[in-house]
Amino acid sequence: MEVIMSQQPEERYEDTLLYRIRHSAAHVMAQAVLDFYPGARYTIGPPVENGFYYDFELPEPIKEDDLEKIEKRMRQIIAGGHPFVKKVLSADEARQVFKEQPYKLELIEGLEQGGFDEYGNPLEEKPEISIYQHDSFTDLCRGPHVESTRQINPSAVKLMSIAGAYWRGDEHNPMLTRIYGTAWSTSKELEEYLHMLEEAKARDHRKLGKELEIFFYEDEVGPGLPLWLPRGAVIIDELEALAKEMEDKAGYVRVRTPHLTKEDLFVRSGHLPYYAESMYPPMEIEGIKYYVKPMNCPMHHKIFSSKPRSYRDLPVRLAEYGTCYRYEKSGELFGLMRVRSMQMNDAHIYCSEDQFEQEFMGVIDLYKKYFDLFGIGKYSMRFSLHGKAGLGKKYVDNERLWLKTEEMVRRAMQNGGVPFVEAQDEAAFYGPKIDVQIWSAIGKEFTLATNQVDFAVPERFDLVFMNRDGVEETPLCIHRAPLSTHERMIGFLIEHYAGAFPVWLSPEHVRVIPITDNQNAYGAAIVAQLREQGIRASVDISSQRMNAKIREAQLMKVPYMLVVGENEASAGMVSLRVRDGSRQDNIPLAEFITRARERISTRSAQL
RNA sequence: GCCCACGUAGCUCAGUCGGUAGAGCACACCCUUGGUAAGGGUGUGGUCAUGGGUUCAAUUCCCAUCGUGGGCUCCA
Repeated sequence: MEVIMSQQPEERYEDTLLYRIRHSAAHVMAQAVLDFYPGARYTIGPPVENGFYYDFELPEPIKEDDLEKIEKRMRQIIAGGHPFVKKVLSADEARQVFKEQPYKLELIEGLEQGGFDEYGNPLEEKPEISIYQHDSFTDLCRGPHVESTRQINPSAVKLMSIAGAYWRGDEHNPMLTRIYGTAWSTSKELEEYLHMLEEAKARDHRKLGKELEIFFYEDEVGPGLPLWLPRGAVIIDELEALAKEMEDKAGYVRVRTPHLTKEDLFVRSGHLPYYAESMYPPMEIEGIKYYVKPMNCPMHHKIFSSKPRSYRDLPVRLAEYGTCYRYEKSGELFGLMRVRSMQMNDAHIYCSEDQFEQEFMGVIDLYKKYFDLFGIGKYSMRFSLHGKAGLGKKYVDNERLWLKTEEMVRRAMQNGGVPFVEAQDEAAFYGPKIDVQIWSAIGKEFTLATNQVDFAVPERFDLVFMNRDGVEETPLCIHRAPLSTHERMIGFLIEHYAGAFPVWLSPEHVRVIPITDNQNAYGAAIVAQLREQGIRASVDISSQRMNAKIREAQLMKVPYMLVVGENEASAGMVSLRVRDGSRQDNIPLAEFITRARERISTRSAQL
């Protein structure tokens, strides 16, 4: 299992030639843009993964079609072989250079005070102020750059897209125009990159989800509210069966809770004070406000407190595949990965402090089992901590407990030997968490699974258990969702498997393909036998030729095709064609059933 | 929510520099009954996202709304 962690790579990206090429290409692009839009104000233009961008405030809107001419101008500039010249300046000198560039003046201010670097990141030390100049373009910049524009390969640079971006990433600031570009050492690398993007599109869950009839969206239903088709519902059922099986073994019990709750509950839980932005507005019935739940925890807390608990009862592990609704801004929605209605693989573990480590790591173990099963190798465990500035706003205001629980988590993870990266200001409002970060086919990062500590809410709910000494004690609560939500998990799995699910997860295990209509009845009989054995099967009795039927089954990525013609029917056999193209002709149905049942029951990755 | 782009048949897409639209697949019917990724023919199907405006005339131009996409912000 490959774990992406706080690795010490041989060479930091910042130190590579490619980084300098991209950084320099950003400057060249800025020059080209300024040539076309002399009134433009320019801000920052750093290298990023696979390329670079530059943010501008433009006097007029720019169109995708304009990228071509900018690219052309860039090539001219590159061909000029202009050296990149660095100059260190005083703040006042810098202000003189950029006197007509308000964004640059703001950056100089930050540099002078030592608070921020040119990208707005906080800095420890007061940096030197430098500019880089090439041809007619001068930028406030700490570098590094290539020596000459000639070191940028003009046939390995491409402008990709235009996007909006807030100045300094703050939505209260003006919206700038961002131009993304990509740059490589050779045109071959560029081509490979573009090819990779094409391939990523092919496994995009939004495309495959439609083609494989897993889910869809309907305008009249609403954005972010997916409709699961029968094939998608099968996957959901399989995941739930898996979760139940694993959770049963791990000592969870299942509960069920309503989708709606009175306002008071969410006031008590802290959702309304801290999480209201993500909640749907209330509805009023008989003078009482009700909210659709964004999380299941408050109800689970009520179940915990529904009777007196002894330390002997702990840990109590309440599990529910609860359906939650969150208001996500329209522009944030993304296929199945970011939705407004979601079903969470939720559970709350109530435990004493001395049980915490074991319980917390028990959840991490569960992750690992799932990830092994799915063959998920590329992920990162992110330890999400609170941010001091958010205390009392997005985080429960109790710094002492934040620090204490964060230390508990850190220690548990270290003792368990699980690698992780720490992330400031990413916690839940009620406590720190371990998030499992994954990447969608097109490279967006998402939190898949999550394991969260809650030190705040049990107290708000007066949750207690009687300890050994006969004294009431507040339990800790662990919120966890190893299988994420059905939406995000299945979105991820579609991409992970490129739609070719392992047999157990395949919406259709077997497609029976009669060669002629004469075998339709035989095919139907086989389907009946397969279903009897718990195998999901259907028979294709369309008027198409066998070749077309096979093609269709292949396109739907059905793992097993059973071709039955005259020979099979008369001998009571089947001919197996596996999704990978391999074949076993004229085998007894029972032999196939044994194979299929073995693959399904063991949730095998093998076909 | 913000910036930009897009929205034509169930799906994937052409097209109209303003004169009410076309292909392939899918679907229906007919012919074909065919051994491992598309047999042939005929036909059905669109108020060109929705609502306004300009115009003799709007699917095409303009505005608004809804939705989708690329980003930003935000997140399971």
